[in-house]
Amino acid sequence: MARTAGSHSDVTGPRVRAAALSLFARHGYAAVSMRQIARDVGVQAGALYNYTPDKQTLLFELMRDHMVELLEAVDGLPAGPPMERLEHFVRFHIAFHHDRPDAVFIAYMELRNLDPDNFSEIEALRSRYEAVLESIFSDGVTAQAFELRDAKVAAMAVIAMLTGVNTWFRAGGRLSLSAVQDHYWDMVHKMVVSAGGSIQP
Amino acid sequence: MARTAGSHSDVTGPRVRAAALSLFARHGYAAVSMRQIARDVGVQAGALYNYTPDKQTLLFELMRDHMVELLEAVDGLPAGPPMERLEHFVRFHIAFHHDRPDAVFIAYMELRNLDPDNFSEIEALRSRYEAVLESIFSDGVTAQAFELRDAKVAAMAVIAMLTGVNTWFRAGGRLSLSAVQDHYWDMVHKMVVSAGGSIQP
DNA sequence: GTCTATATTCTGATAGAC
DNA sequence: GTCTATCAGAATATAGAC
Repeated sequence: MARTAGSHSDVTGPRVRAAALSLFARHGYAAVSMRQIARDVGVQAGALYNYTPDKQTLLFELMRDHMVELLEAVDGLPAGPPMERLEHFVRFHIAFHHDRPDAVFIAYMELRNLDPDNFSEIEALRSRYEAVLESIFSDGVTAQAFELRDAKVAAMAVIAMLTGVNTWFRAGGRLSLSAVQDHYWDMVHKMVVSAGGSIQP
Repeated sequence: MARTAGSHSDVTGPRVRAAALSLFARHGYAAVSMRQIARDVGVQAGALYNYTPDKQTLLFELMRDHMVELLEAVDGLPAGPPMERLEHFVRFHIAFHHDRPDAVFIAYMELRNLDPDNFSEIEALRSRYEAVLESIFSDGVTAQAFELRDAKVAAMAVIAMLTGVNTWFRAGGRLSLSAVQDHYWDMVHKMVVSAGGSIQP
């Protein structure tokens, strides 16, 4: 209670970020004005500058926070043999991205609107995420659990494939999310084993 | 010879489209001004309106032309048994998209900047392309050449995976384009056959 | 912390001379 | 077909009152 007339820094800040996230995802960073964000939040445009030095920083922090959260989550996945880690990764990636469609969209679509320094920082975070999957693949090849021509290419292929779920899947449609996870895991699983079955000759 | 001072409709028009394609891909439709396009072409902003009624139509026609060209090309792929058609599709998709990175980028990223009617038309073209791959999968399942849980899901997964090549592959790097085509075909091939090998029991 | 007011610049699009 | 000039409005960001 005690909602005074002029002191909302703790609540307005998150509302600014939420409005920016939604608007950037729907219309694109360049197409969204600070006035639109302010209107969504319910303040005047000038007030936004209490929460961000400028529009560019607002975009950058949304992307960085998303990538950091993604990395923390993937680092929390359980250890185990490569095949189990791969299955966890596949199911995790689909679920995590499904829960944050706006942030995912922005993280992939607005890279070109980042200033060079900001771009480098986001790209470094993305590379760290890709490296997680790549090392699952490398470990699996080393352990002779996987048969793969190129761990790097496979990592890029699988991440693109999994992220693509967000472009077509809608809850309440023909398939449940867990059915989609099952289908994708089936495809990825087959992709990493020999077409002839188990690996030992 | 005979380059008169004020008559370039046949050459300026394509230059306008080429400049718009490049600028939209690099900075995004909303972030690019008609004046920037004009500067690239070497004319004044007003002159652009001899070639397009407005900026929106310019974007729409770039996307439509790309999708039509894609559909014509995929329709020209040779017939044959499902496994051969699938291999042709995989190699074709990678090569075709590699040759047109700007158009591909725009076709995937600027959908949200299309007016509703234009959006519907582009979406219909995209669905027709996805249906080509989906029917290869359906035919393969019917012919018992493929083992797949869901032809629709597999089509979306494979298209996303293949299109993703454009985000990381650069000619002159570690891999040649044809090596990439080989790797992706290997992965897709394994994805559609039983993990236990050939399908007959 | 939010407001109003404003500076400065840029936007898409049009009119009319040549 | 291209130009210059311009309209009408919107943009980011800042200054200063409250």
